[in-house]
Amino acid sequence: MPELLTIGEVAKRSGVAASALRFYEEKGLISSERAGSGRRRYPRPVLRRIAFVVFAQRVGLTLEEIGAELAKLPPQGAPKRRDWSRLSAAWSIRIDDRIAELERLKAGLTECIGCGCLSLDRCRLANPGDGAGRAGPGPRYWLGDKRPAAPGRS
Amino acid sequence: MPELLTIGEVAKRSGVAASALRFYEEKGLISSERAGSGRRRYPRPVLRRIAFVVFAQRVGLTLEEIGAELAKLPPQGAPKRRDWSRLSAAWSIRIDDRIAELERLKAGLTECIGCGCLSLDRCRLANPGDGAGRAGPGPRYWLGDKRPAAPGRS
DNA sequence: GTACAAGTTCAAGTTAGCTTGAAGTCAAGC
DNA sequence: GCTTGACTTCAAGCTAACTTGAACTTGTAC
Repeated sequence: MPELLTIGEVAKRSGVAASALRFYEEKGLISSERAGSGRRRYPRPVLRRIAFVVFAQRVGLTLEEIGAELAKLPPQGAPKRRDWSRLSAAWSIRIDDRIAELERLKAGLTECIGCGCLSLDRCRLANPGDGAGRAGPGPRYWLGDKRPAAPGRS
Repeated sequence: MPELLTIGEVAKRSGVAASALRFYEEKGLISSERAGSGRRRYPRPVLRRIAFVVFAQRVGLTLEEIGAELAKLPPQGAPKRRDWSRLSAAWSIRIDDRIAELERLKAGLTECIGCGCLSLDRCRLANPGDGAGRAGPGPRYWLGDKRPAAPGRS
């Protein structure tokens, strides 16, 4: 008995606004069946998909990246435990990278700014891997990785 | 001899685009003197300010927050080492918080998604401090902190 | 049968952090 | 004196991730 949920119920249970759910659907992150009236009906497993989306956003993935990850799930039925596990492997690396960067920045706080070497061309810490001079917009020094551009905020 | 730099020189040395520098100036993050011709001339200490801005962005502060921090610096002359040190104290906490969140998310990956409890209403890890039900836009569960909205990405 | 909440689509608006383009100025080199 | 490149301002555009509003339909309650 697949007990279907309305968009309002899903919004309430997930804490994600209905407008955002429609937006996610438009982006292909989630999907819904339709009642005869044209209204969305969500099978319960959508809640876990949404959970994944929110988690992944916090980790710093863009919706596009998240969509790519979710696309790897079996399209039919509720994904199994190991399906989710497979997805999460990629994150782990990403999280570790980000943590490493934050540690580095923290070190930069005390070592670099503290010691006075935070002058853009001399600091080893501020210039990891000599990344300067790359093409494209945005600050090019200190930025070890490309910046997805949105809300994996801090 | 305060050796003044043009905007092009500053852009080159900092890796920050000239357009971004003007933008930062408009936002009050940096300032410039003007040559008789109306062109910007930057005293060297601006480079350190810019460095601070870029670092802070990576940490996840918004430009507005960064501006607030920078406003605490003595307006006149080059800030001293201890001026910078004072500023950095606040970051440390922020960085630690963010690292803690990432660790938590990482744990959620294996424990939560792995074990199958990532169902939005049951997971202890996914619902820290019972933050759900708050007002405002955006996903309300799992999000331990408010999201500045922009590019402290990942 | 009538009100009201909840749902629908589509277009446009919002915020952050910039970039791009247009139109004009200025300084240096030839 | 003329071109070139670096600079100026100002307005508009861009992307991500949504939200908001308008106009309309449906389902439920009384």
